[in-house]
Amino acid sequence: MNAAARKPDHVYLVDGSGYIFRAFHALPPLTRSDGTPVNAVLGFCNMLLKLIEDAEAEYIAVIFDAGRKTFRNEIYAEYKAHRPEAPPELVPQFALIREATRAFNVPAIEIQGYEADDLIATYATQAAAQGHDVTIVSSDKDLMQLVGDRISLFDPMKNRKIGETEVLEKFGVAPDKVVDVQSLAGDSSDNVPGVPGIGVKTAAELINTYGDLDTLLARAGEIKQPKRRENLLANADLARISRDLVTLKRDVPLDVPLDGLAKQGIDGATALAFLQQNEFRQLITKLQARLGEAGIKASRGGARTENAKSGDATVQIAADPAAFSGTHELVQDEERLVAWITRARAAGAIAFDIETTSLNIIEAKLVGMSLAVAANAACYVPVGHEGKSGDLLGGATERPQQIPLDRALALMKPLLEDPSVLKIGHNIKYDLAVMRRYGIETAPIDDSMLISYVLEGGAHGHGMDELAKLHFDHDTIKFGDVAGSGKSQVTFDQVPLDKALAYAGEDADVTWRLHNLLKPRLIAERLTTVYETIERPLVPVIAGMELAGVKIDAAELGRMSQDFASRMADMEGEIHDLAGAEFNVGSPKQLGEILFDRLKLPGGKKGKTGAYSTGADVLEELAETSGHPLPQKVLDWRQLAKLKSTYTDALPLAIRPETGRVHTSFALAHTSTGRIASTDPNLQNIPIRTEEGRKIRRAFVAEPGHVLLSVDYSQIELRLAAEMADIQGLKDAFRDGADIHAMTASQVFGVPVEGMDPMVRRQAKAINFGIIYGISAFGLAQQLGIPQGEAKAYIEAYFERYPGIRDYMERMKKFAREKGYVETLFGRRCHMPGINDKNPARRSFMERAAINAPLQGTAADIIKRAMIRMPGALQDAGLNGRMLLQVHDELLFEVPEAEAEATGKLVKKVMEEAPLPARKISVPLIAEIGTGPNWAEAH
DNA sequence: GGGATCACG
DNA sequence: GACGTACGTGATCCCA
Repeated sequence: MNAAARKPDHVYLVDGSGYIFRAFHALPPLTRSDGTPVNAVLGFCNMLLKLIEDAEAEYIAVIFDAGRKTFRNEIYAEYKAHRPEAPPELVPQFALIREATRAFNVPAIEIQGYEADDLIATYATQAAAQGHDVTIVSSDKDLMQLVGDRISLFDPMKNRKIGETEVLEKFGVAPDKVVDVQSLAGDSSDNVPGVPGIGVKTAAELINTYGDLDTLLARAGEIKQPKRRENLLANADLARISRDLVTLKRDVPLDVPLDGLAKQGIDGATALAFLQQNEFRQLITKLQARLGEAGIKASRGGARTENAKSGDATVQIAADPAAFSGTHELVQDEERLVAWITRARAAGAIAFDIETTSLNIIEAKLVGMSLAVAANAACYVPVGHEGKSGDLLGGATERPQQIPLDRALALMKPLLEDPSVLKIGHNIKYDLAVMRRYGIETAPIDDSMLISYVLEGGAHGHGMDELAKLHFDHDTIKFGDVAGSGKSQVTFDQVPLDKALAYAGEDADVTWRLHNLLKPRLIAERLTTVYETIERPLVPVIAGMELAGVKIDAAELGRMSQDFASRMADMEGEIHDLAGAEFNVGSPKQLGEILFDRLKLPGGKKGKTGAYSTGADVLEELAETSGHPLPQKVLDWRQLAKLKSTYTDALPLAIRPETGRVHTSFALAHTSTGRIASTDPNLQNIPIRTEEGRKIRRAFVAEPGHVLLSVDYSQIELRLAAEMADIQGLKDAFRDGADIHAMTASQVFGVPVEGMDPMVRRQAKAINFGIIYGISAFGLAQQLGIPQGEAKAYIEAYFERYPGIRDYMERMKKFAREKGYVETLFGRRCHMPGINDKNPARRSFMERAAINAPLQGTAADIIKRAMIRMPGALQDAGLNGRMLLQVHDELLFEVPEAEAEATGKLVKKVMEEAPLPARKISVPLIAEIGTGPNWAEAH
């Protein structure tokens, strides 16, 4: 992964002693019912809880002074000698604040003989040296000398950060000179003597003039003002002693190493017990809400042992939300299910997950449902588990006790459809689709997978197993662990209840935790809009498309398969004759040996594997140059082999008998740019470019009385390039509805559009595509089959004519380098791990991706916006068509014949206006309509 | 299970 | 100038 780009860890060091004094004076008096004053303790608890919850802290500790005598008293007996005794109302609060610290599971650090400031200095110095960021929670001026690049202070009373600027304001010098100023000015409250007659102002002036204390003292004789000169000369030693007093010790031998300050989860029971003891009612309510709803943010893998006190009736919190207890409830009767549903309603949100017999939403039979209402608070409701059928040796088991399916669904339906209860899933599209088949419309929803995708798309995968490992360092139970793998794998209805409970309960538990961890980040990282206006509303729409499926003429595909088979057999015969040997034409390795070893055609090795490269480009080159007929024959054979194995053979097998249609699955959180991907089967790569392949589209048909309607964006990415790179010439051309490639040719090569050589236009077209891909001379040369130098000249000419495009490319690269991601017009972030890779090949690869991603990603955002509006738009217009497929810039519908024209116009309008009202694009977006009895004719 | 190949936008 | 190249996907096949 990308260690270099990772955010540094953050260390929070709370100055406990400093805090208590200031809080005591700042807050109104407050006592608990036994008379113990607790105002400073309450302030402290508020501050600490806020810190634990809000701060992205990996390390937290509270540091205290231990006793009054320190090594400074040996240097100067009078140090802090005139401190008055602490007010009596403050005294008992010292111990309580230490207790509070421990109750929140934060280390309380103190060492005899050292002040808190010295410990803070030592930890801060070590942490900064390790590359961590440090925030010292204190406003003590004595700590300001520590401020630097990685270290800052935070004033908890004024809610204000104290960085280098603020230090400069206060002392008139940079943090590294604060000690020098303090040595001269002294400090009456600490009884640091300093030099008489010199205050902070004068001290700063002197230090700024002479650089540092030693230089100043050495050259004190040069000072013009007689009084100041004499004082300095007479009290040089006093200044040096003062320096020793104010200089914080950064090498205190620590009892607890920095690692020991790693943030732990709050133990709900312990913390609540402390708050109750001190009667902090508001805090109790707040903490209970937090724990009940979520559990405090999970610590990084922090496993702990503390248990809830069983005697405390008011505290019913899972012992440690940060650790996975794995104790979930198996719900086998209606009473218990009702109890959980009640709990769910009270919580207002549940993590929800279903177990089924298949990943295919049409085939899947419901086996069980799990839900979680808090961390470590999940249940599993089996509804479709079968007993084992046994074998020749017996071993058959009874069907386990379960709530009947229809009863469970009847109880769950009101909850799943309750608008006041949020249903959180991880890839909830699946659960939503299957539940819809059972007559339940799950809403409202949240999806932890999509939240993760919006936050960190492109940085890593977003499967639950991967995220649990990443965020909680937790190894989830894998499907194979409970259902077996390979030949012995069984469907989930065959899994014993104990294993099913552990697996399904964990799924809901992890989903809850992920949501709890990631959802707040959407707001903090300004990604809520992308999630709420694009990703989340798309879920039910895509589910509808998957459930709808598309009709395929299996008989037609079968005939094509037979045709392909016989033609391939003929070709194989010819190929073997030409080669003079029998070999597997489908084996690139054997083919390479035939072509280059046996027939001695010109060409070379390539690739790490040492095998000959026999890709289409190589064979095409060979067919032209060698004059041998074999390469072309192989190319023809390969085309048929591809079409047969991937399409004409495979697609009929994908037809679901339940519906007689093919139902793809769209992956919503898979691509680095925001596009969706189609799998099982992939219906986004159905052939079209060759006539032979195009025939396969004829097998995608409409139901009787219906037609297929295809509407696709024309040149959307190039239009977006014109818009986002602000290329006036391109924008004008699009506005005029001109032939964009001819226009580019004219602009770049200076030839008139009238009577243009088609070759020139083709080259311009390749350049236009190159723009979208992050153009390189090599790539363009390869594409056009021209020398690299010539390609380079074209690109130069293009940049010359349209400087905006070069600016855009540089801007994207810079943005990506600095932020680690690039953005679409709608605010989606496409992460680019490796953009700063030291390997130039990998780096340039990511740079081209950084140039392409905003264009491809913005186009993806736009079509998604159109798709979200489509069902409502159709319904409002009283149209009965259904959206079936999305192919990146195309939407395919199945519509009643009589509605084809009206639907086409509506869809076109929705697609063209999709950016509005969020973004107004100055280049017109054009969508083109096609209809027909099959996809080939509709497109 | 990884690499090569090729289907799409 | 290094490095190895157009951007983004998924399915199928071969072969270790």
